[in-house]
Amino acid sequence: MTDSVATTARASARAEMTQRIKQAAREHLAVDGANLSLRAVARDLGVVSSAVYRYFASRDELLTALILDGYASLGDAAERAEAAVPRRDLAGRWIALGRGVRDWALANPHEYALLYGSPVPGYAAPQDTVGPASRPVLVMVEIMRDAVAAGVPIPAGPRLPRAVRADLERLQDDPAFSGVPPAMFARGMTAWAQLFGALSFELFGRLTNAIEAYEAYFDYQLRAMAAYLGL
Amino acid sequence: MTDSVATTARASARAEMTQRIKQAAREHLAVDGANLSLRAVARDLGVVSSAVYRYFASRDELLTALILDGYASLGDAAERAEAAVPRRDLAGRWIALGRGVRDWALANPHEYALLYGSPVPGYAAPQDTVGPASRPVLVMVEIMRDAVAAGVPIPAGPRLPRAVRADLERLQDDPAFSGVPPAMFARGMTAWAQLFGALSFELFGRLTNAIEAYEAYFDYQLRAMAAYLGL
DNA sequence: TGTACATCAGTGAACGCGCGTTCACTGATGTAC
DNA sequence: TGTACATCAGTGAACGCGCGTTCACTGATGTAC
Repeated sequence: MTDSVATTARASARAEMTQRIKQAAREHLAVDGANLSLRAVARDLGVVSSAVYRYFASRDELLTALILDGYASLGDAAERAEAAVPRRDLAGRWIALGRGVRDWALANPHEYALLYGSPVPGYAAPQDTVGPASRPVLVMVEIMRDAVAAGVPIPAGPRLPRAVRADLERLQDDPAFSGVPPAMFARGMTAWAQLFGALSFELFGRLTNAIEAYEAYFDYQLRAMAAYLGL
Repeated sequence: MTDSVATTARASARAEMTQRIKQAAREHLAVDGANLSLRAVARDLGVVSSAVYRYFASRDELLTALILDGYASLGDAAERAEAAVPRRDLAGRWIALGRGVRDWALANPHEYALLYGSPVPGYAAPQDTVGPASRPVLVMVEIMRDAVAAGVPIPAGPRLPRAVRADLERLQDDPAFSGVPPAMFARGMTAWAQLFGALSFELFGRLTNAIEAYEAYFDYQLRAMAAYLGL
């Protein structure tokens, strides 16, 4: 028992320091962008730069940890926001999801840029970021699945090109994405791209001099997307 | 005469070297992203790093020049693509515009990232990038203006929030944006954000493992946007 | 419970590198008379 | 047309800085018996 408590002492000190490093690094994203400096992070923690290597084998590994945390944090926020709406209210769920994503992005603009901005030159995201990255999407897939199950009709629109249909049918093999017919899935992906397009425009300053009522404008767009999805 | 020819000799050498520097810098965007190195550019040109200062007062000024060139180049491409379609074919013009933007982005992915990716940390775009940045948008505004003039009805959709309507009405004071009622303008801006959202997803690798038929998928989205705009 | 040993966090110095920018200079090109 | 002067492009050295990563080390914490 003393053993396990003692072990936990060192282990938890380690866990805490790991968190402190990531937190300091997150704060540096604001200054350096993805061009993150290990030495600056160490300096902020009052620790010699080589000490960080006890926790992360390299700068890229630290970046990867930030990205993974980012997706997890956004995934949580998205799920929480969407879960607060009655299951039956499909449009409301979509709008809550969109707002949840936006709120998170406004609260964590530099992490948003890290996840959804231009790729970091010289950094290749390892394969294990793929799963976490899809968590927010899965919230939307769930809404579409429920819509289809409830018999909500898919609005008419341009014919889905054969090659795209094939891609989307292949996607159905993954249980996470199954249960949504290609015609609906195509609309969902479009709405998703639109959501992040709108958000990037807002956060990256492309609306300055045009729109001041950001939130109202974003909401308006979310409602348009809900209509587009037939919710 | 000899004078003017002679002056032109030095001046044109200068102009040419300025172009060579920008070209080398553009090629470096691929490697360094916006984190551009003056010394690396100089090295590529076989010139000592301080020589570059004869042409650009600082690294930021060079970056600004690249950004201005980028908008001009994209503006040209967008205008050229759209101009090739008969004026009467509004949907066709929109689709041509979208394809033109995409073709340019695929041909110049790193410039695209510089213009539409995450903002460069520590770099503030000077005021004179604002005009050039809006050139591509103006092509879309022109299409909307023609649609309104031709009496094309604006599709029904969610009510435009009062504050957003006020923003868009204020925008009408600028002659470049006038002649398009707020309800239409709002849809245009949404389509625009969607266009760049779709493009960023494609270029920044968010569609890998999902869509392979990029071009067909993009075209499909363009058609959906044309319908959304009522074209 | 007490002691000998192993693990681990953090240190400090060092390696080798690249960066933006300044400055006095040389030699070629252009200008004025 | 020819000459004296001014302009300008590019050089090379230097300043002062920051970076990622390695390595042998010390001292504290944990483990096994």
